[in-house]
This record gives sequence, C-alpha cells and structure tokens, in this order.
Amino acid sequence: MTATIRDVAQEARVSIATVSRYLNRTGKLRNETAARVQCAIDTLGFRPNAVGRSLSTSNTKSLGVVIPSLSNPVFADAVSGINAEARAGGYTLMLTATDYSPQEELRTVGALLEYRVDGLVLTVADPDHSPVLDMLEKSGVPYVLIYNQPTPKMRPTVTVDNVEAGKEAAHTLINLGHKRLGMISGQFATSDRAHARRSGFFQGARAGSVSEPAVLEVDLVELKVDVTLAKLYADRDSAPTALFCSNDLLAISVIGALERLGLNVPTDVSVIGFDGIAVGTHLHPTLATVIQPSYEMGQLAIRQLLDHLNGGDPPNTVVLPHILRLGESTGPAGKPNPAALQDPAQSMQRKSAL
Amino acid sequence: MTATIRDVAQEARVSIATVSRYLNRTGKLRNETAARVQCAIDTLGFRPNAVGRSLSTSNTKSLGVVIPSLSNPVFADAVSGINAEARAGGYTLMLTATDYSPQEELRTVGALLEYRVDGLVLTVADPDHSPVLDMLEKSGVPYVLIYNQPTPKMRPTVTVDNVEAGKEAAHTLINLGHKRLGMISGQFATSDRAHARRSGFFQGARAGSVSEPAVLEVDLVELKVDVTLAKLYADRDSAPTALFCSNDLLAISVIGALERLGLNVPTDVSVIGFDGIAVGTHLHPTLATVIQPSYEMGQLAIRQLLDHLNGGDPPNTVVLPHILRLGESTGPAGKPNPAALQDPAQSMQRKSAL
DNA sequence: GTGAAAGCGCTAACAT
DNA sequence: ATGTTAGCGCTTTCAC
Repeated sequence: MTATIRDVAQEARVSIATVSRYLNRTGKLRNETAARVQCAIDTLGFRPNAVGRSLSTSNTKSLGVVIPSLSNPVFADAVSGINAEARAGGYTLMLTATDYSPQEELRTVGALLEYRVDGLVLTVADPDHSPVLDMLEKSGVPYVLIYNQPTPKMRPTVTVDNVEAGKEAAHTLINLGHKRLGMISGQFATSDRAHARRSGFFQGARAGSVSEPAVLEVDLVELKVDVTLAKLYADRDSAPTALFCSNDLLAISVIGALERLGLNVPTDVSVIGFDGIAVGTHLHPTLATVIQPSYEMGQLAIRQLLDHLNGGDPPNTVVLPHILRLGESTGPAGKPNPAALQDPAQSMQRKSAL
Repeated sequence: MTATIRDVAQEARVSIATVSRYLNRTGKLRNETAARVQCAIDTLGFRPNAVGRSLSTSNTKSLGVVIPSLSNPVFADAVSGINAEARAGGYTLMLTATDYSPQEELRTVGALLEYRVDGLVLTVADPDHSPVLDMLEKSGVPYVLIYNQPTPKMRPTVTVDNVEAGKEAAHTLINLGHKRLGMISGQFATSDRAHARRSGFFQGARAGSVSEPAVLEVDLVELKVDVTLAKLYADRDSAPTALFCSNDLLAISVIGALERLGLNVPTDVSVIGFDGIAVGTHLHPTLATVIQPSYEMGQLAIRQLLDHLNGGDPPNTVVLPHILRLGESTGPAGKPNPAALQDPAQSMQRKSAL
C-alpha cells in the first residue's frame, strides 16, 4: 500500500541514497535528478517513514508530555504553550493524562521511554519521592518538570514559588481583617504544589498572628465539596471567614457549595483560588487568585528541552513570577471584611440571620 | 547507554529470539530460561525499543489526535475521554492543536502519517472541503472525526446533530417570548459545526415566524467581543433580545460584554451557549446551553478505531444525543422574557432607563 | 524449547 | 553528484 524509499528510487532510476539526500536536503543533487525524484514521490504518493528514520538516526523528533489531567484548564493551558513551541521546533508530542495516579505516571513514562521520545515535560504527584523521576534520571533522557517544586533534590522545573504565593494569600486575607482562615485543597499526597501552598499559607498565618488555618482535603476527581463544607460550616461561629483553595477549579466549586449553604461570597466568606484560569474573571463574584503563567511555563519547558537537544545547556530550574489578583470573591480590596471584624455579639446576631 | 535486545540475549546466554519471545509472551520458555532473561533485563535496565518493534511489525500502537485548541474545555474534555480509552487499549497518543488553521491541519496530519500512527481522531475546520481528509483517505489510515458533521461525503464522525440543536435553541428562545434573535459565532470558515448550528437556528426562527436572526462572527482566538457587541447594541430597540452563541466560551465572553454595556442577562438579553462545558453551571447567571457529551464522544471515537484495528468494522458515523439545558442566562424557564413582550411604547421607556 | 537469519525503511559512511 | 553497503533494534519464519 505505502511506498518506500526503495520504490521511489526505482521509479526515479536513482539509488535510495539519492532519494534520502533529496528528502533531507543533505548533499546536492542535479536539478534534473531532483526533479525526477520529486516526480516519483508525487506519483507514488510517497511519505517517508519516520519509524525507519528514527531507528537509523536514534532520535525521534518527538517529546513526551505527562500531566495529571486535561479537565483542569491550568494544565490544558500549559499544554497549549507546549504544543505551540514544540510545533515551532518541528517536534511532535506524545501526551498522557495520569489522573493524578503515580502508578499511571510510571506506566506512561515507561511507554514513552520505549517510544524513545527525545525528552519529556511532566507534572508528577510527588517529585521528591518519585519512582518515575528516578527511572527517568536513570534513563538519561532529558526532562523538565512544570508546576512541580521539588524540595531537596535538584530537579529541573519550571514553576512559581508556591510557598511564597501561599504566604501572600494569607497576608491578603489577614489584611482584609480575617482572623479565622481555612484551606480547601486537593489531596496533598498527589500534589506537591498543594502541599507547598499550604506550607506558605501556614507561615503567613503565623506571621499574621492568626490561629492555624483549618485544612480540608477533597478528591479532585470526585469533587464532593458540598458535604465537606457542610461539616466545616456546621458551626458558623467558629468556621473560617476566609478560604484559600489550592486551585481555581476547586475554588469555583467551593463558592457554589458555600452559596448552597446559604453563605454569601464575599460577604460571609472570602475565597481565593490558585492558577488564574481564564474563566475566573468571568465569574460573579470574580475570582481572586494567584495567577501562574501556565502557557509560558509550557513554552519555556519545551524551549529548555529543545535548547538542550540542540547542544545547549541541560534544563535548569526556573521560578517564574506569579501574580496575586484580587477579585470580588475576597471582597473589596483593602476594605476589611465586615463579617470578620464584628464584635462577638453582632456576629452571633448576624450569623443567626443567615 | 541503553541496552538492546542483543545485550540482554548475551547477558542471559540465549538468542535474541528467545528474549523477544519472552518480551511478547509468544511461545513458551523453560522456567529457568525465563528467569535468566528477566534477570538480564533487570541488571541491564533494559527497555525494549518500540521504534525497532514498529519497524518490524509495521504498527506503532499509537494514535494521532488533532483538535483545533486545548484552551476550549470542550476539546480538552474530549481528549480526556480519548486519553482514557486509548490508555485502556494500550495505545499512546500523538496530539496536536491546530489553532483552527487548515494549513496546520495539513502539516500535522502529514507528520502523524510519517510517524505511522495506527489511526487518527480529529476535528477539522471544514470536513466537506478538506485537503487533510482527502490525504487521509488516500493514505488508507483509519480515522474518525469528532464534532465535525460532514454533509455530502460519507465520512465517519462522532457528533451531535448541530442543525437540530440549533433549531431547538431558536424554539426555546421564541417560546420565551423573544421576537428578535441574534447569533454570535466563531468564524464559519473554520467551523462547520458553527455553520450547522446557524443553519438550524435560522430554520427554527423561520418555523417560529420571527425575522431572520442577526449574525455576528468573531475571532475565537482574539475574542474581541466588546466592540462587536457595542455596535450591535448601539440601537437597543432594534437589537436582538436573545443571543445564541456558537460555543460556551464565547457565550461567557458575550455575557461579560453585555453587562459592561449596561445590559443585564437575562433581564435585557437572554443568552444561550453550546457545548455544556462544566464551568457553565457555576456562573451567575448559570449558562443555558446545548450539552454535547464530549468525554463520551472522545471515548467512542477511540473505541471505534480500536475495534477496527482489531479486525472489527471500520468506523461509522454516530450521532449522539445532545441535551438542551436551561439556565438563568435565558431567564426563567417557560416564563416569557418581559423585555421581549413589552409593547413598543413600554419598550422605549424601558430601554431609555438602562 | 531454542537458535540462525532475513528483513522492516531509513541514514551515513565510504566509494567512485 | 551519485551508488553501495552496513547497520539501527526488533519480529518472525524456518530449522533443529
């Protein structure tokens, strides 16, 4: 069915080496020869077989991409950047979403290594204790992490400073007058960034002299936020007046759940998310969040990989700046949240009116 | 650096054929032999080279995926389904987003064919006049479209009935009391589904005896909705009281733009979208929309492809049911929109109060 | 149950 | 400027 380079050579009455040279623009051909080859290619509908080429050159011009999920726009945005940059460099992407499963990470990276991808960009559950990364490191295939922020080991990553951002989130909320903070997070076991954000959030709380925030974990796939929040807000007088959510998608669910509980955002509870996904600005209330430059992170990761593949330095850790964007979900900027500033008596009264 | 099957054979003191048999569980080995081979594999850290295998077997166990964009969750959701199903079948995905560029479609499908993917699932700009699909068809590589709804030619696709859905959108709005309909759409040239939805919408308008809807095209990448809508609503007395948007992302932008123009949704203008992306239900007003089963569409497309690759029937066109979901953005269900029912005098009065 | 050897489609010396 | 040929890592007859 499909023609090979041999067929083309025969059709053009040249050797396969000549066809190969024509295909790769390596070495010069007589015009007439080139024309004959091109003609043969057209009449046969020939398309060079990248598998054969890869076997011969031992590079595949393909890159592996491994992310937890595509349902979360934050990853989809990164992949957009990855896609654009890889395409520009003439590389093809092999993509897998792991659904936050370390087991699946292992499987898929194994597969990608068998396909002999020239490099990988990935976000793993836990970069500090990661069989996947150990395996990758042993394989010698270049890789860059995105979003991950490994602590001890030196592993190249493109990320923001999650700890610092968590701190800023706490400060922001405290400056708004909040005394009782809370954090709703995806599972820490499968998200080092959630872990880091919490760590920063706690530091910020301590620095702001408010008591240690309540922390609730929810399954990001199930996303059963209602029951979780119902429990937290069973006693509204002791419940947090401000919630930091480990990502925007979660924050959106949380806002919905709060309102279903009869709690208004931001009047009763302030909410701040993380990621800066586009829809956040279209919500009502608009979503306060920590913006990560996802598209650029993806781009940069690929650029580092390609630089390295072209003989440049190996990928390096880059910490990109994040932006804390205020929104209606935290209440008016600078103005203290009334709910958090009331004296106890007023507070009781107010809460019972809900 | 990387061990080959030769190295393993040598280390295990067997022939490479035996190693191959062990790897593929084809033919039986003596327990002791198998153990020796496994041991050699472990000590060498051997990982079979899929490129070599592919060259030999002439199949790659990989599938191509080509979609317009990952920034739109509707496609990301489909890819999620594709990912899950491909993974389950032991296939790896090669993914490209084309940014709605037919040229890029051609480039990327060309590349995927060179990589010898075993099949493709794709969404193209215009399936009826598509060099890409012609090329694909000629190549003999099996493929399935998703979202696309080719009209004349028989091309396998997994889709909803966009025309019918467009009709229903019109009926719904008309039943709410609207007389002046409008449609805001992505570019028809790069979206056959937008085209089909408009077609249905017009049919519905005609059937409902309202005048032909105003139609505005916007660039989905730029997404400059504000200026476009400002013009449309310069004369509010003649402007549409209900807008059908060709997708949810667009609808969300439109709602924002309307409100920036001082128009309330749904009081002044009803809005209905298309796709059923998850965030729609979290908006205020909640987004009325036509839900497509994106995840399932992706799953089904892959399932068809894999069935065929395993000797089953070639992919077939499947039209999946859509669901029209009402939301606050169209106003209360069943209750006529007040704005659209006023007599002219009241209307003038009301509009001037905006 | 295991081995030897012929490719799969291509590139890259090495010749000429 | 073009041809010859030896692999790249694997699968798969065909022998034994």
